[in-house]
Amino acid sequence: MPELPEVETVCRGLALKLEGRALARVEARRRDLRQPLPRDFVRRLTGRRVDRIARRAKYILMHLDDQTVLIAHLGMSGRMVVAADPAAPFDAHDHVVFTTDAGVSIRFNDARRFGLMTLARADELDGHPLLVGIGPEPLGNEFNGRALAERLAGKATPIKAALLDQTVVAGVGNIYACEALFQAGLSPRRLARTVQGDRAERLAHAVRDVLTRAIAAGGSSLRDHVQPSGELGYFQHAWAVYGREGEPCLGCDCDGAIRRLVQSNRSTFYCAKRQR
DNA sequence: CTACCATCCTGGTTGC
DNA sequence: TGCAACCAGGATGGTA
Repeated sequence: MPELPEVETVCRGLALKLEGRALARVEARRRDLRQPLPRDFVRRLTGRRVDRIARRAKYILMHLDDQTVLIAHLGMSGRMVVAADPAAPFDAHDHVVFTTDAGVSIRFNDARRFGLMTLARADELDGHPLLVGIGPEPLGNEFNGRALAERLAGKATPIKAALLDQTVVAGVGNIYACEALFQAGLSPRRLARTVQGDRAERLAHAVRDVLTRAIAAGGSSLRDHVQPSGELGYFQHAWAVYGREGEPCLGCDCDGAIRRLVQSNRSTFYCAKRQR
């Protein structure tokens, strides 16, 4: 699934299809996602106009004309697929379908059902349980080395795990945590509390840079990840370490090989020579 | 607090 | 070719 760049890319694709359009038809084909769909999900959405698509961390926020907000998370395997032909047969994992007054169909497809959709009122968003406590947006003005250092201060956990903690910084997942640490030259095992000063500056810059580049590339795309436009992202071709165990370290002449280790039950890829 | 583990669920890949 | 083990982008809750 989708980390921040992929969710951002999906949001941009959704905005093109949905903003200003009414949801003429809403279908809930399967309600038992990570959390059950609200009982009145279909009724509250049908006929509403989509004002704006926004993103917070890895959440998609669909603002509707009656101040309702659809909060969606893609989990690990969730996709928003534009159905070229709304009458085409459904896939087994097409769980929710939105069809606009322009006749465009968006299918939320999620094989693993780790994704979720729920509804909130716009004035409740700030304190919403799913969003409260999430850290700064890494592409926002408030995120920099000093802000990152503050949130890492005193943490005895490895920096890799800290980057995956959504209260430290929003939207970073396993792939971009690996890539940012490589770019910053920091060992994934380094204790988070030691990432201060210049190291924090380097890491904050690397996080911002790698996410920005991934968005520019249209988001990374794993095997089954398709953007709303139907195109595949291609940032995976630019991964320096992720998924490259045993391959040579690129971008420097350290002649080392990329190694894999397991932290918090997740794979970490890194260059032991370059990252300290 | 922190580290560590399991859990939700399905499908693709790898190895015997 | 068959089948089992292992792995996967996330988030959360429990335990020590």
